[in-house]
Parts: sequence; structure tokens; C-alpha cells
Amino acid sequence: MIDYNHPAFQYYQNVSEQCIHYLSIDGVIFGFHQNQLKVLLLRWKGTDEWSLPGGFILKTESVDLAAQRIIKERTGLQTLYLQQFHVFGETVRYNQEETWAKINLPIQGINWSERTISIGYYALVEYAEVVPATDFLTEECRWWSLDAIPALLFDHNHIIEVALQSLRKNVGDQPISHLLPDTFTIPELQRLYETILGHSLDARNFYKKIMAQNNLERLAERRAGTPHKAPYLYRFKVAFSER
Amino acid sequence: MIDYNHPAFQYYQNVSEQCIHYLSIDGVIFGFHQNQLKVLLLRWKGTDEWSLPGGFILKTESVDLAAQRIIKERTGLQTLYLQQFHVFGETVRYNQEETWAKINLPIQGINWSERTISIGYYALVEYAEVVPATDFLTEECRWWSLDAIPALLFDHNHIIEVALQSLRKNVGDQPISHLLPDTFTIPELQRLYETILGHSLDARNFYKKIMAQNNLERLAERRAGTPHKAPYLYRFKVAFSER
DNA sequence: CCAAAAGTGTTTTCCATACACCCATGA
DNA sequence: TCATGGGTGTATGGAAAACACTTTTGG
Repeated sequence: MIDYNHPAFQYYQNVSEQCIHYLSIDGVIFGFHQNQLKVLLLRWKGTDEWSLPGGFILKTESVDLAAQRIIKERTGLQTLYLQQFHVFGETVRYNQEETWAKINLPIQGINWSERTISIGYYALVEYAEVVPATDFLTEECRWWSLDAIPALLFDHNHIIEVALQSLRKNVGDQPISHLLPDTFTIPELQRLYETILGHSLDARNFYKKIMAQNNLERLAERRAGTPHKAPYLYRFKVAFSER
Repeated sequence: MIDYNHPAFQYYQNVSEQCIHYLSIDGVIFGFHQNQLKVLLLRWKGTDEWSLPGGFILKTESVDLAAQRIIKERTGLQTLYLQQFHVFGETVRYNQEETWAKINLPIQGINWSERTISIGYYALVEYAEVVPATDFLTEECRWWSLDAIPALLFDHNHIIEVALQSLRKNVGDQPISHLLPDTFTIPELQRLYETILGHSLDARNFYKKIMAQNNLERLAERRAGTPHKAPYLYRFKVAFSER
């Protein structure tokens, strides 16, 4: 049952010593590219199975910092906007046998998680700055469009769903700027809101509302290389983007 | 250091075996009485120190059910409206030595929590139905008005603050009816909203807004025994209160 | 009759929505 | 020149806010 030479064995042994049992973190990393909201997913070694990035909390580490560490490792980012959004605490969150069979790991015999309570965090990151990195259990890390996400391992489809609902509900408070590059156009910003909210917005009303907040400054340049009329570039005013 | 005969020792030994380490639940139980928002607090045996009710999660129990169990034990209620609102995961949430000295318990030597991550839940309950009950570590359980809460043990003042912010933010979605008795008056309902929101409301606008939701039915009777004009009694319509 | 709270309607303001035309650009 | 998306103002409707007087009751 247990392959003591499997790298996962060593990993879980370390985790078992240094981390808090029964508890994990799952990260829903949102990015925005080509007018689509994306999440970063990992493909497990030797399989076609995908999951969210996640990890465990060191006994000496705050939960927020654990989430940062875990997500920094997958994105290469130094600074992160993170938001805790839900604790998934059911005793049976998914079919364990089925899942372990899928990921082909000899960990069902290890005295680690009969169950796991997961604290969900979502991150808002700038797509272009992310350098996706796998961990040693996975062999591919890449962005998926929200509307094309496959059936994931564990209950991760559900977690993404809850993360999105939470983001949607709180979109007014959140620093959406983190999802965008330094400069962007108003139509791009509108697509972002539309994708998060899940419905289209009126361009004129959107423009008015955004401008009323007085958070953007228009640059002299316009976006070059578009097939049509070149849109102006904007940037979040510093006081705002520093939030 | 360790008094093996102390009842707390036995308790923590059981907890240590059956419950998840490093993790706890704290409950902010909101009630409403005499036009004031209240929370249920516990006084620790032989001290003047108060804290929120809390407890631990059985290894075999879902987090939501653990919260229900813990709060049912302190309130005697059979049904509860509960809302998970935040995870408090700092490594140092309060001064442990100081706190343990205050509560006068010989648990600092027990191999239990170097730290505790706490999942915060708030409950909305009907004040009059609650029969406050102590646990074996405490000798008094009673309601405190939100604006008269003393300095509490642990970081519980902070937890209440965060719970209140969360309730305030979500007040529109929450089943406020759980905080009220079966029948109540419009001014009472208004006081409740005012207390949660932290500012006063215009009675005429409030009346219009509440009535526009079409959730209340006016009863034939009025509230008796008031020193002034007797207000009508109302009740939430069944379809609404069943939510 | 006086003090205090209950009960109620109208006006105004503001925010959200609906809506259409011209402009710039690349193909 | 045409197709496509960018950029912008005005008018309307509905919700929220401002606002005051009459009614009821106990003392």
C-alpha cells in the first residue's frame, strides 16, 4: 500500500511533523487576460487530473502567511492581494478513494488526513506577472478560463464556485486594480467587471460610474495596435492602487 | 505546574484525543432585548473574567455541526441560525501567559495548544428563548449589551467587533427575524436595525421600506402596557420566517 | 392637559438605467 | 469605404432621503 520511496511519502512525513493536521489551504488565483477571467490550476504528475493549488499551515505560521506562501510559490509573485472567503468543513467533501485512485499516489495508508478542513483564499493577481510553477506532485501549472474549467479533483469546482460568488458579492470593495496591468483601457476594465459580475454593462453608464470615483488618470498615449479606434490608456491613481 | 486532578485536565485530555488540534470555534451569539443588541458571555470559575462561548471540533464532526453543538449547549436552543464569518489565524492572537494567569487554570503545561486557530461563527437567536447555561469551566452565563462589554479574555473583544462588522455588512441578506419574538412592533424592528447598523433611521422611510417588502402581517392586537400610544403588533409571514 | 411615543404622505434628490450618434482605425 | 470597436451626454424612472403634523395613552 505504502511506497516509502515515493517522493510524496517524504513530503507528507514532513508535513505531518511540521504542519497542522486536518487543516489545509486552497487558493483560487484569479487573473484576467484576453478579456477573460482565469484561474491557475495544477495538473498532477502522470495524470490528466487538475486541482487548485493548496498546501498546509506550519505550526508556527499564521494562516494568512501560509496562504501567501502557498500562492507565492505557484505564481512567483512577491506581493499578493489575498482574501479569505470560506471554510470548507464538511466531514465528507469528496470521494476519497476515487480521488486517490485518480491521482495515483500511495498516500491512503499514511496516517495523515482522514478528512481535511480547508480554508479558502482567493488571490487577485496580474496575469502577465505570474510565472506559473509546479510543485513536486504536479507537472503542469497553467491558467484556465473560468468558463472552460474541467472536472477537478477534490471539491475544487465547488470551491471555485464559492470563491467567485464571494468575489462577485464583494467586487465593490475589492482592489480590482490588482487584476490589471499598470495601464489599461476603459473597455478592458469594463470587460473585467462584466466577467466577474457575469452580465454585460452599458459602456456609457460604466464610464460615468468609473469616472465618478475619480480613481483613474488618463495617460497621453493610446493603446497601439488595435484594429480599430485606439482607446486611451488609464492608470489607477497611486493613492488608490496602494490600498 | 499540572494539576492532574483538576477537572480541566480531564476535559483537555478528552479534547486532545477526540478533537482536532490547533483549531477551535468561537461563537458570537446575538440577541435583542429592551431595544439593545446583546451577546452571550461566560464568566470563568473563580474569576471576574468573561469570554465568548467556544469549543473544539470532533475529528468526526463537520465544522458547521460543531458550531451548532457548541452554541446549542450554551443557549438550550434546538434550532439555530448560524453564520461563519472569519478565521482568526494569527500565531499570536493574545498574551497567553497573561490570559492563563487570569483564568487560573493549570493548562499551560498540557500538550495542547501552543496556538489556536479559531473559526468565528455568529448566531442570531431569540433572546427570550435562550436559557443560558455554563460549562464546567465557567460559573455564569449571561447577556451583555454590546455597548457595555468589558475587556474579555483572549482576543474576544476583537472577534465580537469583526462579527458585528460582518453582520452589519450582510444585514440585508440575513434572517433578522431570528432575533425577534414571534410578534413585535415596527418601532422595535426599527431599533434592531438601528442597533445593528449603528445609526438612526427615519421612522417614516423605515416603515415604507419594510412594508414594501411585504413580509409582515399586522395583527389585530396592539402592544399593551406601553406608557404611550399602543403600537400595533406584527409578525413575519410564514413563508418568510421559514427561510 | 401635558409629555412622549406611534403612525402616516408628499416632495425632493440622487442614482441607475435606457438610449444613439460620431470618431478613429485597419483591412 | 466599410466594418468594428471607442468615446461620449441626456432624459427618464425609481428608490432613498428629507421633512411635520396628528393620534393615542398614562400620568
